[in-house]
Amino acid sequence: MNRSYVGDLRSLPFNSPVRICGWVQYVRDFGRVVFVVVKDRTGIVQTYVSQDDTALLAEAKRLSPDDVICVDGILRERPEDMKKPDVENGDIEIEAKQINVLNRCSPLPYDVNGDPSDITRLKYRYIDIRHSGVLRNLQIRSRASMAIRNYLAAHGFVEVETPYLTKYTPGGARNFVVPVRQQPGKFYALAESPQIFKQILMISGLDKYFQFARCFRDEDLRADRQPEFTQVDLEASFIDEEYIYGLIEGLMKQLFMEVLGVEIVTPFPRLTYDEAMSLYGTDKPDLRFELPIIDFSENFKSSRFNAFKSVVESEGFVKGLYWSEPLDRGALKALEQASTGSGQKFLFISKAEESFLTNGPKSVLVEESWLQLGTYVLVAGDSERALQFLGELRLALAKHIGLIPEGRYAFVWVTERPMFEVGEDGNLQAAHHPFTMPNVTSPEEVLENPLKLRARAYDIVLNGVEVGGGSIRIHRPEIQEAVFRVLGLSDEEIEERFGFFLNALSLGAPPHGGIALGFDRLAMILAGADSLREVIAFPKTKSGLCPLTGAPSELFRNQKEELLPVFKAAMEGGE
RNA sequence: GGGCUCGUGGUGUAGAGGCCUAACACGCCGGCCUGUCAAGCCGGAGAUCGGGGGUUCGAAUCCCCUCGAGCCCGCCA
Repeated sequence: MNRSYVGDLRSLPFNSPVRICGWVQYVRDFGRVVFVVVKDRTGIVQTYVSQDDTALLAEAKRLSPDDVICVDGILRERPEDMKKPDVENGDIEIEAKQINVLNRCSPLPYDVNGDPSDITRLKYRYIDIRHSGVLRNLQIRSRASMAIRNYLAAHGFVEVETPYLTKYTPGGARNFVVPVRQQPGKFYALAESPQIFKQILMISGLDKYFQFARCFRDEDLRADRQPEFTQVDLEASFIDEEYIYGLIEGLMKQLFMEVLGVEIVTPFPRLTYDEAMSLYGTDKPDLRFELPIIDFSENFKSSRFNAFKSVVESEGFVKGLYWSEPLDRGALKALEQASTGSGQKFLFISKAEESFLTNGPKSVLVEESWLQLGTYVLVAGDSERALQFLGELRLALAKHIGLIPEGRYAFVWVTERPMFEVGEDGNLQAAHHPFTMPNVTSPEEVLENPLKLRARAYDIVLNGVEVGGGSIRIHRPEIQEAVFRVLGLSDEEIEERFGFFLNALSLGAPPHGGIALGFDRLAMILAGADSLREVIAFPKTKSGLCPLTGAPSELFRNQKEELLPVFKAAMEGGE
């Protein structure tokens, strides 16, 4: 007999023989009748053993959770008063005729119905996947990658794999490093992204490339960051920004329709970087709700509230949020608590008919004639940092007053980021990456006033999460060289690090550009999960540990012998 | 690299100087039970409180070091 998935039983006729294979979810033993709930990747179903078959009854009593079994039986409709509409498959059951135990399961190491710690879940990841939503999430992730592959293939993109073992490039993310036994002193770097290779593929004439690329970055981790992660990396030749926007908008439309059945409206709104910062205080605004930042500077020019008035008078600003409902004292307290340690000057005012709440001097503020009923969140300052702080308050306030709708997917393009920014050491850094085309066409203009330049770069933001970013690339060597100069690289450094690449640019490079989508984050949003770990089969902890395998581990003796010359030569040679 | 929080049976938590001979729930073992829905009821086993050092008459509890976990900042072109 062929086995059925539990999820397919409903399509079979009642009273027909069925076979299901899976894991024991629960055993409910009533002495002379036993219920065994069986689970496979599609769901759960109740099987039962009646008193008539004493041998089978004894067998069923010996089952424990997560025993691997195969049940042959008859698919039955449950008696009317035994139906449970709120339980999965609660109106059907299988009368077991034979139970084969394929493998006994030892007592489970943790309570799968409880709230295990992350490290416990990862140590027994197979149990975790079996019992949590991860099983479902992995299937969603798989459907997402299929949908993306189909879409890109239909649009003429060619999937090409690029090396993970590659050359170390200083600047940007720290690379993981791999010793090379055959060449003492030499190391590969694990690719932090396929950036150079995909540009080389454009120069090669491939025209349209994509890849699900694993990227490796040896940086300190966060809750939403893994040392290895997956990007949908793509690049195309003879295109401009509009091509990328259209391509990705179509991709998202198809992706959300195929995976979730959700209609995404295109085209996506666009904001320049400056607009995003001034309206929402962030370069990745959550547009599921409005609540824009408003300039209140004028209102404080003639105010008696001197702390803010003085800021406006010294060419600063007072900006803030306005919400038409007043907040209670508890809510204001919570906002204030979220603000301590920000180092910013802030003020909360909540005005209702009969009461007036504020964290500032009440008597002075009550006289402000422009105040309307509702809530004001105000920040005084003169820096981008003050705007960012307001952006954080915008999110906090929206969460507090329940302004963020469920099941809404708000995409937005953020464009025209500055090309360079001043780094901590006072030197200029590329805001996106140094292969990004600036909004000028000659090397002279690049060198003239680099801080004024805008990058032809774009980020795609979904619900306040940056899910992708890319740019039109530099395809002319003299402009690429000028950008390297601005970044403070000497002729020798340029030659040593990027000589091969400049050479390639001078040997027939077409205009090109592309984008990389953070596939883990996309999968997370599609699955409705609140952490990347819920959509990655085998994630690592924040210290880069894999509790399942115990990686990373020390070298074995034979490895030490083989690798000693590599490290010895490395410490003696190089820079 | 910096700041904050946490570590107690297999799992999740309570206990915050003596009431601890360490409590509770789930799980586990034994028993009862013919229709349950994470079944119920009765009984039982299981932790020297992450590790090391110190303070104290007395430490799970206070202090120092260390290991591990979590959150944040730096970092992630």
